[in-house]
Amino acid sequence: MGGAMRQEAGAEERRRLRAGDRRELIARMIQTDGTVVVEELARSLEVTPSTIRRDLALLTEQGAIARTYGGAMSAGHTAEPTLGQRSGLAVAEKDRIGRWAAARIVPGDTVILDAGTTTGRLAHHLRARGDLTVITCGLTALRELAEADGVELITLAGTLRHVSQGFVGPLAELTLSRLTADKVFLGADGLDARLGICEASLQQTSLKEMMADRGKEVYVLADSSKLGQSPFTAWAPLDRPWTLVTDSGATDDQLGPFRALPDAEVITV
Amino acid sequence: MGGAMRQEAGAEERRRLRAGDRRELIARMIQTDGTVVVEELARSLEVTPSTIRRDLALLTEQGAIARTYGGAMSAGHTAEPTLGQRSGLAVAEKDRIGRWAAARIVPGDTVILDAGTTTGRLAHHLRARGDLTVITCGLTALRELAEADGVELITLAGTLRHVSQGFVGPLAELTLSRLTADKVFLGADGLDARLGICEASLQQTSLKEMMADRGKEVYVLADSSKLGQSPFTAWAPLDRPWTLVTDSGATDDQLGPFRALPDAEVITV
DNA sequence: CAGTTGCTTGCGTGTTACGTGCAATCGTGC
DNA sequence: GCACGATTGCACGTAACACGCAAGCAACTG
Repeated sequence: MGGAMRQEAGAEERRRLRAGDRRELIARMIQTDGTVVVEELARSLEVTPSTIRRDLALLTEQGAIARTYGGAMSAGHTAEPTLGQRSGLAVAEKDRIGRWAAARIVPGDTVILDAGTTTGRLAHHLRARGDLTVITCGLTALRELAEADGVELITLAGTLRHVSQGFVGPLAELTLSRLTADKVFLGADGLDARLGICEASLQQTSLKEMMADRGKEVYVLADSSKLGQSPFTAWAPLDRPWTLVTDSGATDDQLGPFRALPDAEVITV
Repeated sequence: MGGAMRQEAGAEERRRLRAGDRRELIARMIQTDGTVVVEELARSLEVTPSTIRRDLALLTEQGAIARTYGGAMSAGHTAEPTLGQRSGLAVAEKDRIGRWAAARIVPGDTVILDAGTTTGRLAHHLRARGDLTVITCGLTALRELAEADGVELITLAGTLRHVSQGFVGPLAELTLSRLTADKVFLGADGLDARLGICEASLQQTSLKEMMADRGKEVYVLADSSKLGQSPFTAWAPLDRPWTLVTDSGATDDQLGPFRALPDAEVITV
């Protein structure tokens, strides 16, 4: 140990923090930055990696953080059932659908993204893009693109529906009435070939209807668990030609009614 | 490979999943359980740890999960250094200011929150409140209150300024023209007793001016580093009575000009 | 003020997890 | 039936980790 603990007593030695303060600082850094690296902490706090590891082990035990290989990260929202579970239901499918939709979007496009987790995945795949204008009423998409400097991001106004993390209401429709787009990507809580998109409230269906009306091309992104479902009683009819994008887990029984529609194209990914 | 890949051809061999399905299953398990362990996954899915690691690496790349030492966990919202670092400049002061402002807000109030980190802290302290309507053009405040079921949250429309994480432009002003509030809380990049609030663009000052006009009481939240500063050339004058809320680190030199104003009240916390 | 106790730290050692290249195998399309 | 891409198990080298040990530091005690 430490003969070398205080390795330099020279003039420029910075006062070293005590253990408790250091740990608190580490915890705060993790909360702020999201992730930290052992080696960097060791250098900036002027202690050995061993000590940092001990600190991190302690903080992990307290539940404040989570270890990663070579560092640590925020553990804050480990279990967040509200949105987490819901979005966790078909992550892989939603991601594939989102990726396909992102490939459809070309430079110069202006697109409208509905609220929802699937459109959120779509937004995720647009982060690195440029020369693109995105209009959205969804907080998930907003989060994904908040730091995407290359994307011009326009949000609709409105009241936030906490459960769906989207803006709805008269203000949303007011602002939408000032905009149009090349392509519109809608989500759905349920989808029926005859009735259209099913949602929990008329506010949502009303907005979806208007969004569909404001774009040249309409895409409905819905994983196969949504097809043929009508969990609620509010509907947004699909009058104009549209494209259904779903995952390959959809059965022929599910897809049949949609394939029979004259105005709808069906894509499975 | 593996001569042993199919290690037991016996009767009780369970059909093994294909790669895509297995990864989806892993993603779902992580979303559901929060965390998983490599070794356990390898056993239950009957593949080697190597394969699990490869799967996890893939899912990590997609952003769906985050690796930990020996396993993986839900990714949630991690790694946002851009804003995180910036907001780290005077966290304690901003937080005190935000807390004071939150205490000023009473049940039944409708308040307007400007974009910025300080108003973000204010929003943070409103999360547990109820019987409250918040109107905001700031993504930070929006994030804080997205899960706050007790708060009615209305967002202004507009184009996102990525650097300030706020919405500005004609759509923001259009929607604001349909709303009024009891109290308005503004942030500032710089503040001058004579000239008012200093910002990087006229879009921002124009919106601030309008926000100030739409509320009965106007508060300007600015930590002491902002007082007397004019980092940019666009200004929003403060014509009506207003309250400056800053931190106790402000010097008398800084506060003097504001105390001399007939229409302004000065609070230090 | 000296002695003691408890905590913290740096270092060394063995362990564990990680990532990658390679060859065998499976699935798929022609 | 055959060829090609995707996937997997294994082996190996590397990096990070956990733990024990002894030395310093701080605070408390008599």
